Amino acid sequence: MITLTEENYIKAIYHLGKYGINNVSTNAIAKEMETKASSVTDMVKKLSEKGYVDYKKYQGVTLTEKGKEIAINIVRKHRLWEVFLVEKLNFSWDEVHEVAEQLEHIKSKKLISQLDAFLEFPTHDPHGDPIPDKMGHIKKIDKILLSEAKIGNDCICVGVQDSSSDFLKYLDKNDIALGTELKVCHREAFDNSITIKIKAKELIISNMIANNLFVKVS
Amino acid sequence: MITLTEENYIKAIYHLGKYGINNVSTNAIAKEMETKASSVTDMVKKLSEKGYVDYKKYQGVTLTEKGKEIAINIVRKHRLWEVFLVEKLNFSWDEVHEVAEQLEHIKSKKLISQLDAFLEFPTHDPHGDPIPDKMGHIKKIDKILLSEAKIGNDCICVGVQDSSSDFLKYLDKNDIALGTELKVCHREAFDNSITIKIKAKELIISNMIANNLFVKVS
DNA sequence: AATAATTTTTAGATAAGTCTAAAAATTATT
DNA sequence: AATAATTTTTAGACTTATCTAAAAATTATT
Ligand SMILES: [Mn+2]
Ligand SMILES: [Mn+2]
Ligand SMILES: [Mn+2]
Ligand SMILES: [Mn+2]
Repeated sequence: MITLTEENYIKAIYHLGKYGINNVSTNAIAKEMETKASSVTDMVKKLSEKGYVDYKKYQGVTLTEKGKEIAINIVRKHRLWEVFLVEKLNFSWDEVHEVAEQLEHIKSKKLISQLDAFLEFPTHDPHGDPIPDKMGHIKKIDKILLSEAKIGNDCICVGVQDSSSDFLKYLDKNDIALGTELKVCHREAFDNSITIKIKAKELIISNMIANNLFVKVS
Repeated sequence: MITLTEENYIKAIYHLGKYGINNVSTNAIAKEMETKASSVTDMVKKLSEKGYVDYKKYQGVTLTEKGKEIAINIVRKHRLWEVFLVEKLNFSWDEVHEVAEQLEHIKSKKLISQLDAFLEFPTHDPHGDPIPDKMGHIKKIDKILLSEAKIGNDCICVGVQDSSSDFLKYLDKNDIALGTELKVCHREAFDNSITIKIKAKELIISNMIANNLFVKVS
């Protein structure tokens, strides 16, 4: 049996290891889990004994196949529940994460496969993140950060990098949602802020905003 | 903050205390929670310190108003989730309890109020048990056990006493569901088995079955 | 009313997950 | 290459929830 705490560690290691080729460090896990490095060392030993991670002292960890499978399943559940909350229960996209953090630990294969069907097999969650299928396959779409788009590009919003409530509310306030079409008009050399046009309206957004919004160039 | 374990103890005490006027005994809780009496004593002390139960050594416990409120809220969540599983995710009534045992601990007021609305404010769960409303009010309906019905009574099934999988599957097999109409035809003096008529078909059921099926005489 | 049976509580131990403080190893800087 | 800074691990302690075994209180039986 896997505990809730173990699941959360495995998920954290998965998210931290997704990019870089390097092992995930103790401190990185500690930061992500909001706990102390010493606690992480203890847990990492346990996860290693249970075969969820490969671990060599002082060298950080990587998920084993078994560990990765568990992580992906948790991510799948998390994102399906987020879709449910938005599509069926009228949550807004900045309210779902906290609840999904709890729901992702519910153990029932039937529950998830039926939920998936009920939601008509969604491929992405409310933040544009892909939902792994039953087999754990994740479909990658070619998205870029808005900050990397070129002047003149016509784009469509497909996801967010940061999904903090503050950022999502900012987007709501400025009528930016997934599916919104926009054009990149101008980049200010000094601060890398960019001017975008949404429908008829022009809007200036900081580099930090552009760095957290994924778009597809059309 | 209230832990998952505390919630389960409070719920157990609620269910055990629902009938009798007496305090709930340590052993009764131990049996219900599948744990040892000594563990119960420890927990009961903690619940008492936190103000969820009234406890005097060797005298058992009763829920305080605060404790009852928590218990009823858990029951409300449990039963709403059961409705969701049956109505929306095509679970059968013998499959929902285990999953609802997990879902009942998810903490989010909005989740439950929205779920309630999404399900169109159901008043009873798939086993005929009443769902407390947002204020904790429980509507009692006047149901009797089928074993208490009189010969000649026309009845409608409104609930089950036991909701074990074995019992529910027996009912499924014999086309007895909530809402099913039946007539009590005959009671055998020797073993108290009774003959009932469902639509055109006659069926003999044991006293034990009749003792676990709630009906309303129409 | 005394004794026996049962229930409940206490005492002490264990496992999971966390913490602080100190030691050890690794990495960066001179 | 030596020293300094940082990261990671270890050692020991604490909390929650559990257990077994023994003691204490209650309840039932003679
Ligand atoms: Mn999320
Ligand atoms: Mn998401
Ligand atoms: Mn149930
Ligand atoms: Mn039920």
